[in-house]
Amino acid sequence: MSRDPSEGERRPQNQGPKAAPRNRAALIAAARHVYAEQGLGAPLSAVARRAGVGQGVMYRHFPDRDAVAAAVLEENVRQVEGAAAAPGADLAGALGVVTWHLTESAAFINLLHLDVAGGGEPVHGYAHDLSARVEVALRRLLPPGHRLAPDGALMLAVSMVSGAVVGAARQDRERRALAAWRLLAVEVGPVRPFPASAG
Amino acid sequence: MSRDPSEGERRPQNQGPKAAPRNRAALIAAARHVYAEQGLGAPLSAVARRAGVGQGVMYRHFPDRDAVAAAVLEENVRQVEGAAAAPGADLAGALGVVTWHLTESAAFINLLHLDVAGGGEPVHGYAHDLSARVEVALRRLLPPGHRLAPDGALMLAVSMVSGAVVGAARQDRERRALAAWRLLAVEVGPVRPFPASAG
Amino acid sequence: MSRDPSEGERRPQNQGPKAAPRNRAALIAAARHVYAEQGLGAPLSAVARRAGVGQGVMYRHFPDRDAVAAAVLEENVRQVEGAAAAPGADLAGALGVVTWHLTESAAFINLLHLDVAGGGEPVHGYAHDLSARVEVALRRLLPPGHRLAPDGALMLAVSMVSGAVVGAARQDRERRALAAWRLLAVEVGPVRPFPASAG
Amino acid sequence: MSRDPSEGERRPQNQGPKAAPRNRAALIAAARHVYAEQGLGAPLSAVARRAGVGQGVMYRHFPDRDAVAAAVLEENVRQVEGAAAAPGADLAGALGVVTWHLTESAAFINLLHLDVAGGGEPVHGYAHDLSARVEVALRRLLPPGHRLAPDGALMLAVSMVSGAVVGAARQDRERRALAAWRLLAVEVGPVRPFPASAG
DNA sequence: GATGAATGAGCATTCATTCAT
DNA sequence: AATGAATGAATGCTCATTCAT
Repeated sequence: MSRDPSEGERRPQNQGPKAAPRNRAALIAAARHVYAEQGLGAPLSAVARRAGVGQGVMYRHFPDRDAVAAAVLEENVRQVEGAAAAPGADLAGALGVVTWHLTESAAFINLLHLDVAGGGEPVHGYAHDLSARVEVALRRLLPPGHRLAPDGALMLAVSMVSGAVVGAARQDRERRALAAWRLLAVEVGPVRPFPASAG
Repeated sequence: MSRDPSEGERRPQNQGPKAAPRNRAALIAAARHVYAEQGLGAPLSAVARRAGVGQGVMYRHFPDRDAVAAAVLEENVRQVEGAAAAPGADLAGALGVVTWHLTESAAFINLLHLDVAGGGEPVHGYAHDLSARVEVALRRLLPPGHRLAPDGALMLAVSMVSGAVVGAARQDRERRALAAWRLLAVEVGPVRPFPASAG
Repeated sequence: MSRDPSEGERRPQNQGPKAAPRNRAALIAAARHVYAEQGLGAPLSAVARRAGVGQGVMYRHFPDRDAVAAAVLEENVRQVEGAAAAPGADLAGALGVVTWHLTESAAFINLLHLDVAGGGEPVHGYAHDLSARVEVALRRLLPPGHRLAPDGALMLAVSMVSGAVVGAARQDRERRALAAWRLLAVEVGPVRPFPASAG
Repeated sequence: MSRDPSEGERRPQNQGPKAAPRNRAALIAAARHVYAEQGLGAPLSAVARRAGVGQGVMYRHFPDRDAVAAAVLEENVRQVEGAAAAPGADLAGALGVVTWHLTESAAFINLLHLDVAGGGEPVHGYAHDLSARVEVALRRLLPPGHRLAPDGALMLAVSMVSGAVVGAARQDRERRALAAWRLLAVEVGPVRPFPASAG
């Protein structure tokens, strides 16, 4: 009788079990974008909407909002691990990948903060592990006697660079990150994701 | 039409206008604590509660969220300015005061971030000014040829140290901050407020 | 980071999506009642409470205050259109339906006011359209040379009758409305909703 | 230490008892303006501010928000009484004054509504009396056999004209009011306050 | 008598999470 | 397994009213 939004609407196809992994990936990608745009405080509904799924699906894949954040970070960490394990990898190159993540996503910055700092409320129990994984991955590439060889120096430096970058406008971040590494007298390779975009 | 506060209610003491400055101070102190514990996203009601005043009082003193944060930061900045202007001040000493604020208050860290980074949404228009004030105060003490003399290096370093500290547990902060300055090869004096607590 | 709904709480039945149309209707009905009793300024929470739904549901169905009001008016307008389009309809009969709405709901009166008067802030953009719809519906039934045929006279008269009725006690409204039409020398049919209640 | 609004501020002169009547008048004038601009829902603080007095003064003169509204209406009613009692007064002239008030102030319209309609919640007990006073004043001028002579017709007509005007944009009100009187076949004199502004 | 700060209830709105379908 | 409606607690903010000075 009155404008009824449900009238004549048609539910999207239920694509069955096959869609599950695709949905999970879509959710993570969506979260990355949304976090980058609105910060970690963004409504989960925005993530679900951008992923093109119902909110229920999100809760099927991630028990709560922190799990979503952790999943995003997990992917970032994998890239760092991948970069560090790649044939011919060296510290500068891996730090370039780390730096790319720092500059690319405000969310990553914050997550790494929570993390790297080793304090605060761990993000869903993952945080510490993730930080440790980054450290392990990078340490493998540390030449003996490197500036960052002393205990704790490596991750401390990463957190410092992230400090140089948080809150900065998107377009300033890479410049600031590089300036920060320079101030630390640490050499960094090209700032890019892993696997590096072709070229 | 009129609201009807039910009978028998007893209002807490209204201490009259005399209490206004006390309330304002209490609000800032409360904000400092609450921000330190819960971060800048903390509910304003928590601040009002801790200050022991009604929410209305808070809104009388500060028009919005950001004004509260700005008031907290303002105080911090004054300390830095004071330390830098004190007779016999030197850069190391002033950086010690800056560092004290970084370790003492999560709020200061975040605010300075917003600020120093020069991006994001300025906190109520104050942020930039405050950051500039810190920079001006410190620069005055920079010996020529100092490591941090190059343009932008000073505040970049501060933001890096703050990055080393955000998210860390309270008791780790000072240690981490000092390690960060060391990694930057910058000398820092005693970490303390200004005026320094006796001793 | 996650909110922590304390244990042991028991949610009322969630009746699932099936309830959506029912809820929407309940909200409109509740709004009609509440507006009639308390005027358009009534708290939305009162509407939600009377409809027996959470406030969130209301915001799902109606983005803001005005949308609620518009939905109520929309229904009224449909009735007028229906009455005017019914076989054998004449102006007096349609005005009877209009009058019924004026006497029945303080909300309708106010909304139509906002509307008919052509000024103020249109209610969510709907107001003007709705008013125009009423006018179009009624004008179709205007015999040539009718008292209300001159431009603007029709809706002006409606707004005048509504003026005779606003603020009056429920039980006086019909009498006052009829007296008003008489003063305007306009014939009005039985005051009743459309479709007319049997008999 | 921090920006303290109370620092260095100076209380306005306390002008003693002499100021009381002036304050009362200023409050009523302020209320008239504020209500005209923002409607009856306007914050009392806005009225006090515009009157240039503290809120306490307002509460000294008027026990609550309704009393303020009543005071405004009271003044309007006095004007109508004055116009009706003036030498050489006639109905058309007095209705012109009534109409002026209807068009001049949205607040008056609403107040008269509450009033004239004889229902709703009387405004602070005044409403009914005020409406009656208007009626008494005008009835005195009714020539026998006038269109509005029948019982109740007079105030009904006034409320109808007010209905024609509520919600209309300021600049349309006079036109609409005159159109309404014309539709009622009632003659109205110049639309102006009483005492008429010179000329 | 005047001032304006303090109080806190009240309302709009948002969003994490659950759950019927 | 997916959908998206429902729930309601939480939070920001406003404003009537009181009251110390």
